[in-house]
Amino acid sequence: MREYFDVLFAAYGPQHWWPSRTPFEVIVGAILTQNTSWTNVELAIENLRREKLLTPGAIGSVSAARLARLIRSSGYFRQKAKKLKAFVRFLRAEYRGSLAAMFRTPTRTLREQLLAVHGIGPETADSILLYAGGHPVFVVDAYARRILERHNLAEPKHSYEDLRRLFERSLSADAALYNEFHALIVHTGKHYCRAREPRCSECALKHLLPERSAATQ
DNA sequence: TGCCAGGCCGGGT
DNA sequence: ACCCGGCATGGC
Repeated sequence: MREYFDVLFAAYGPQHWWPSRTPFEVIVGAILTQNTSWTNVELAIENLRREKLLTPGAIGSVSAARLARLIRSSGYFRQKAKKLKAFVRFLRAEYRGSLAAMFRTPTRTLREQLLAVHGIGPETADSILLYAGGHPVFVVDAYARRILERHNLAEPKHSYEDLRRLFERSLSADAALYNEFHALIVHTGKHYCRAREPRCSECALKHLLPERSAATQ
């Protein structure tokens, strides 16, 4: 697994993720980008910035209707307005609105708490933990799954947790490493692994990451 | 023009 | 424990 990272890093270098300015902005982006391209999210974030809504307090106070209108470009906008409000409600109730206090919570505990918030599933929880909080949690996404399956390191039956354990078992618990690796996976997935091409022999990554024949861990 | 994007929820088996 | 329909916009 580590060799995959080394190959990708040597080829593409540091990715400078996550593309946001504050931990709260990372969290907003993590929710808005669910099943949505980042370009659609950027417009929504800019609207929130312009309206001075990129703080937990402001999201808590604004009406759901106005919030939904401002994030319209990110898709599922009514759902996502509810989700943003659910998160800041959780933050206020459990941590008096303090992200610093929230991120002081042990990783396992905080992960469970985040998963209990409406609109926060495994990938969003892990993105928040890693990219906003610096906790060493590997973020598994559709690209990571696709790449693992193409290289016979995973199968469709494997769950999100299976894949996360695979990465975390194979790598040292290092937030900077997880950060960079996930970013490289998204970068290469976006540019080189198209959904309609089921085998890696069809994708430009074959020169960097040849397909493997046997399923191993 | 249709397909896709850095998922998740709720209800059903 | 899975499986599925719904959620919605903008880019290629």
